[in-house]
Amino acid sequence: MTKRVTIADVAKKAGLSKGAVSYALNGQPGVSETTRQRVLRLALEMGWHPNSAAKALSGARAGAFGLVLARPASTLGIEPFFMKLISGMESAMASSQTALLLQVVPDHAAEIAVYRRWWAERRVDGVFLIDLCRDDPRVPVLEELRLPAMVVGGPGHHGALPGVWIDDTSAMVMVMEYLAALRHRRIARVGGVPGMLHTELRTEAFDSVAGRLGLEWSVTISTDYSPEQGAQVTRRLLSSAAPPTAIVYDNDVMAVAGVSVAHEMGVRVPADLSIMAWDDSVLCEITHPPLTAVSRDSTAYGAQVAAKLLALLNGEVVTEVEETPPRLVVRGSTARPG
Amino acid sequence: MTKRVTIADVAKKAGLSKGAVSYALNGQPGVSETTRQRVLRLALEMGWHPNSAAKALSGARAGAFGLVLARPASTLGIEPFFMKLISGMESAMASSQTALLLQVVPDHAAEIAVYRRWWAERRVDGVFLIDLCRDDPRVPVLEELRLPAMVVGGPGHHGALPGVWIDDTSAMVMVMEYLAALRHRRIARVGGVPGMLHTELRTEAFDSVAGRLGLEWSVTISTDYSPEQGAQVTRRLLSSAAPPTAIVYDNDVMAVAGVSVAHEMGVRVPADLSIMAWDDSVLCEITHPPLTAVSRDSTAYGAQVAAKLLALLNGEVVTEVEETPPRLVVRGSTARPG
DNA sequence: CTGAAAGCGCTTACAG
DNA sequence: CTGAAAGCGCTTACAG
Repeated sequence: MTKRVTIADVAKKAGLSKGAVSYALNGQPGVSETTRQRVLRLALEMGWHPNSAAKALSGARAGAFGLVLARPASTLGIEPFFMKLISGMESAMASSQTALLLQVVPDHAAEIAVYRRWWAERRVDGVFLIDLCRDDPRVPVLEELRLPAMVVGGPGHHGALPGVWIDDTSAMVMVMEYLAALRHRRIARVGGVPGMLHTELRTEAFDSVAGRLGLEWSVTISTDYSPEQGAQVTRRLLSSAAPPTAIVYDNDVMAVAGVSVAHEMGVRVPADLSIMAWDDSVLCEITHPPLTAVSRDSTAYGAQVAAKLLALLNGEVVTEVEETPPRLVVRGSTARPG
Repeated sequence: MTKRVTIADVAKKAGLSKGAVSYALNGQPGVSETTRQRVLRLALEMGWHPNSAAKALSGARAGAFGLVLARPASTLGIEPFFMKLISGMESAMASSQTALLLQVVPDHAAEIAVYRRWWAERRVDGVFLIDLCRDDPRVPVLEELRLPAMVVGGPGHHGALPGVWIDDTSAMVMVMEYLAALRHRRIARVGGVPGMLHTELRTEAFDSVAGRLGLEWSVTISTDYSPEQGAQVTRRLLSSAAPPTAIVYDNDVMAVAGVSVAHEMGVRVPADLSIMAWDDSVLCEITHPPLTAVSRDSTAYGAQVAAKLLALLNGEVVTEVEETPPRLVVRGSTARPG
């Protein structure tokens, strides 16, 4: 195989020292503009690429961010949110040659272990923290390790770590006011994992708006986000003596499962039951009827989070950033109750 | 922050040279068993972790495998297959402290560029090649680079690269014989992206079995795997003068879309139309009726592929490996035509 | 079985 | 503006 081209090779060919070449390549002061151009051209010609290990070892960055997903693989794969978030992150990381390390783990304890190892091995320059919980045990660990981190979530509850959040509270207000305007008076919510901050924020908003609007009846039932539980809860709700006329689901796959259950039970959507999904995706478009959904731009969210982590590493002060608020996409699954 | 513990610190405390400590830590000969135990205990106590950059720079491995996904993020996120595959890969990589680098790109050209860069930077020790195509342009590049790679696919068409494959041909035979036994004589197939090897193998098997069984009519229509196209093709098929009595879909999301279209058009499943999904997932279980599917263990598949790549790096000879064949999971979406 | 030393390919003060 | 040198934290021949 052709030998790898190192900085020494470039320096030799250029008639310069390795140091000078390094300065030229990294846009550092210390070389004249003409020299820099010459070196850059030469490096390109010779097919030089920085050895990431050497770069990392000599004090520069590892050139990688880490993302740990602590959910069962079966659930992860099915939620379009994650891949969109990831591809958004990568689009923002590309310009700075930063790679993404991905790890799927069963729980928070394993996740924390991964952070410790990654940081001890200097595998990553920073990490993204996802699915923020109240009293999240991961936050103090990251703070103590001083591992640069950006929290995907909030507001608040992430200690001194910076975070990017989407306003779930006002999105829920929007959802409820929309359903109330359609004259729904009995609304159920099939919620996500209790303890997760966005779940709790939505629950609080749901309850408080339900009270303010003077609904006849409202309830939140928690799930693990899986379509199985979504289906099961829907079945229970629709079997009750006085079923809801509208159900709000905390993700898209549970909403799709809800539609199936309605079909199965002979409940017409939206004539007998309005269904709303949280997080829009093609899944919402392929069901019959297509689902009204709370839509957020997950790719842009990912890009924003990654950009902020890069900014943090560049010494900028980043605390808490609010993403653009979600929109309501009205499709065929919601209507005035019959 | 507390200073990082290096091998020199451990050596000093142990009263040994750095070399001796390195031998002890890596299970190399050159130290007595008692010394090795003492060093290991000390390293653990002191919280020593190998610096991945230093390790990689001194000739050892980068400690990472790369996976590039060249599909639109919108499609990726929705197919449970990928996350299962990824989590399977990681489970096999965990024991050897190997991380997974993930990159999402728009096309093969970008994917090839990523391989070149990763290898030039020595970011990875090897890569997984996914979605193998006929005359795949990525194969000769990886061969030329001598970048260790395991192909997720086959049989054949991956040059000198080793691959792990699942027998799609006999799975298709199984599917067709099952449908024929139910007395289906008009079978359509909503296929994946043409050019992808598994798509083509399935198409060939579909055509040849259709001929052998003497079906009245059969057809394959290609798609991009998206639910939109799955829905669109289904609509067209069901609108024809003599519609099929059974449709086989090349993935799960298109099959789910197909069920929605059937509902929408008043076509009863399975009374009027049998539907089969390829790749089983919770998606298949949540529709009404639940979908009969070709099921393969994607997590085990990923684990197998990763284990083989590790074996390859350890100098073992790996050529072509066949995974356990897929099973047919019969649920409510298939029946004898009315 | 153990120690001293060179080297991996970069970056970065430090002199000139 | 440029050169020579040390150092990052490991691994691995090479002597003893």
